[in-house]
Amino acid sequence: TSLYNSLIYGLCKVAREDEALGLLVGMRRSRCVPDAFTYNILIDHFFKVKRVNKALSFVCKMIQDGYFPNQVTFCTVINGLCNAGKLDKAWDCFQYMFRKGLQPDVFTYSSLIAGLCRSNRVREAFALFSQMEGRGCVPNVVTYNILICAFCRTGNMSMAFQMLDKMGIKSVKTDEVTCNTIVDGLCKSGDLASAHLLINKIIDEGMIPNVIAYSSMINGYCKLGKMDEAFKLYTSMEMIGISPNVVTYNMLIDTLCKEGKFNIALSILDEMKAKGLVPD
RNA sequence: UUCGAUCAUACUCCA
Repeated sequence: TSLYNSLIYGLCKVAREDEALGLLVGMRRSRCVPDAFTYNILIDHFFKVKRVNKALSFVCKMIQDGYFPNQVTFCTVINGLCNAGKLDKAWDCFQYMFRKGLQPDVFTYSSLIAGLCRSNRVREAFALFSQMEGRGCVPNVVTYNILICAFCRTGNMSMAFQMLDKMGIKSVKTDEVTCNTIVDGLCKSGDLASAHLLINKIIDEGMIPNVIAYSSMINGYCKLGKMDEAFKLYTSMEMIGISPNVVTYNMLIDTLCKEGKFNIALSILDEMKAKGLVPD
């Protein structure tokens, strides 16, 4: 069964769904029966390809087959419903979990929090975050990143920093995403100075900011019309060995065009092509 | 050891 599960998983990932379903039938001939893993894989797959009803039908099949949905199943379903914009259904499902005596785990809470954030219900997301802590479920770096991102997006940098502080207090290690999210938030709010400080701090700590952090900054300068600063960053990132990517070039070229500096834009485009990057 | 969370975070398109 494990082997079949691996195969079904792989086939779903490469969009060879019919073959995956074929194996679902075929596995029985090898005296293997589908288990909860098998169903979870298929449920997730159908949600990912936006076939919500098909996904739910596999939940039914799973139950008929004698497997009650487990934590992963619930998480998969809740996440799928959120991504399909059916937030209320997801919430119902969440409540249902409790009634069935299943505790949602970090993954499930994070899914729902992310769903709320995406629908701009950041306030509720934060309430749920507090709720999970109250229930003894420990938020991880992903949970924090989701909320930090949401606070940044809504311009609430003070809450974003509050969450960041809280990570420190609870000794949840920040990751690249955390850093990039904060840098981008600062840039979007026009506080390039703080963003710079943050980047420098990272470098001082012996870490290397990645291309996304730099691109956020470059974008920030572009939006402020400070192309000289943008280009300074562009050259300095190359000096420390970070290669600009297509997105970085898009930012520069886009603003150059909007400023009517087409010749410079074209020369940058050539520079980009010379590096083997393909314009998109 | 076979399943789930940041449509993982950056650009463009009054999307």
